[in-house]
Amino acid sequence: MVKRAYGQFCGVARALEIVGERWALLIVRDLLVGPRRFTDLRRGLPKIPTNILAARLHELEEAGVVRRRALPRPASGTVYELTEYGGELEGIVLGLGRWGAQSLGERRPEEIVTADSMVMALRTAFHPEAARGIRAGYELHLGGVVINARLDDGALVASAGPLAGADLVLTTTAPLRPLLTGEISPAAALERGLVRIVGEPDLLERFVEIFRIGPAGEVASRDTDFG
Amino acid sequence: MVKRAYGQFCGVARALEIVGERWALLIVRDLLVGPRRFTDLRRGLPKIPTNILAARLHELEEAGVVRRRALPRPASGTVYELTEYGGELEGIVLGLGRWGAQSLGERRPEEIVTADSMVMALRTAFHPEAARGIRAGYELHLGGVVINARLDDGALVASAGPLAGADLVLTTTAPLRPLLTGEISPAAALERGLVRIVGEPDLLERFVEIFRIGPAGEVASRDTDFG
DNA sequence: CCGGATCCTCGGTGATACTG
DNA sequence: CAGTATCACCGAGGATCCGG
Repeated sequence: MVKRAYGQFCGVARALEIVGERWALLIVRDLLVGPRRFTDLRRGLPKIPTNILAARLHELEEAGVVRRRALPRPASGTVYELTEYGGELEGIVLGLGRWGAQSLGERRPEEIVTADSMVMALRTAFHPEAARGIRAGYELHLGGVVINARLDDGALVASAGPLAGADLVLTTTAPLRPLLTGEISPAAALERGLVRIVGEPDLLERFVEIFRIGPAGEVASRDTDFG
Repeated sequence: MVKRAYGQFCGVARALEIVGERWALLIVRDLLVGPRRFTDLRRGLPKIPTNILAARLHELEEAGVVRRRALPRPASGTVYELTEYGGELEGIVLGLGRWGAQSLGERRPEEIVTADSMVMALRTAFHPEAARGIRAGYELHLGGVVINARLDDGALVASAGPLAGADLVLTTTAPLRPLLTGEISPAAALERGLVRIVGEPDLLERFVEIFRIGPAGEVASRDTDFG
């Protein structure tokens, strides 16, 4: 019946039959950021063969993880989006990202950085309690990709692309990790030119509090991207 | 360098390169219950080819997820166990189990139930706050496999096999889910013969409180095994 | 340009047999 | 018990082509 079944009556086995195929969870990762067209997914996953992408989307659709939606006029076309069931994978994908980031090491030349993966990395580093009472818009230029984060009293809305009217525009010229772990203070990072900002330096201080990683206590250090 | 890399500098991608290969997370699932020998893993995963099992164990060992250990005398041999890094996958595996259990449906004839998968299913259903101040040992016969759970003031230690001196021995003759969701009261389940117990009926009441699933609120219903 | 389908190759998987 | 060896097969990888 189900091809390539594990033959076990077990939630883990069933989950892997649904989203355990190659590329499937990376497609879900990008769709967690927002609905995407076939070509958007292709751009975010340059190494996926198009026949595999099409096959995965069909399988995920059949499993109730993904839904096709015809785009309204005028920008006709099709988008893929997560169903509610698919959206419940967010915690798992974030957990995998945190776990895998510990093995990231240095960025290899052939490895690319995509906007959607950076948005998810930002979400893994988010500390809602540190964002209480804060309302600010950030535009981040990380490793050549542009994403944005809007904070509104403990809530984070992050997505790909620039942000008109951002309160702070932050551009990195080096790995961001030392700044987020606290190894380097915001002032020192600015002085050494590791990051450039347009806007209030105060907002950079807030940023590292809200997206702090480590420091080797509550969560193991080196556990988020931004390498 | 790394074969079959996704080519993305992203924690999720790296995680999937390590534990995303077929069978890998099911091996981790079983090792989360405790150290296992090659043959133990084979028994728990009857459909895995032995060369694949050997290959996965090597890959996981090289990635720092699994460690080989020579068994001390007299019971000589080798066991595989999770490293600390591998153990950090517990939350992800439990999350996958919860998520996938929603798609379990009815048990198909060709699907087996294993002790290790039931132990993990029990852990996903565990509510520590409901176990505060309770000290009890359970032996559970679920779908033909025997596992045990020891509760000690909010802590759960569950493993495969029987439990000498258990306070309650519970044997199911039908899916356990209705009992754990609250659809059926413990008294009714006993009366209808869905479960048989040896020990104080009170301990059955406690059991369903501590391992309650649903009721369609805090966690979506039908989200755990015991089908 | 979007959204795939098609064709071909290659290597990982699956199944089984065999060995230290 | 703990794997290795062999081989058929099919899904992944890669390129191209095609209809809207």
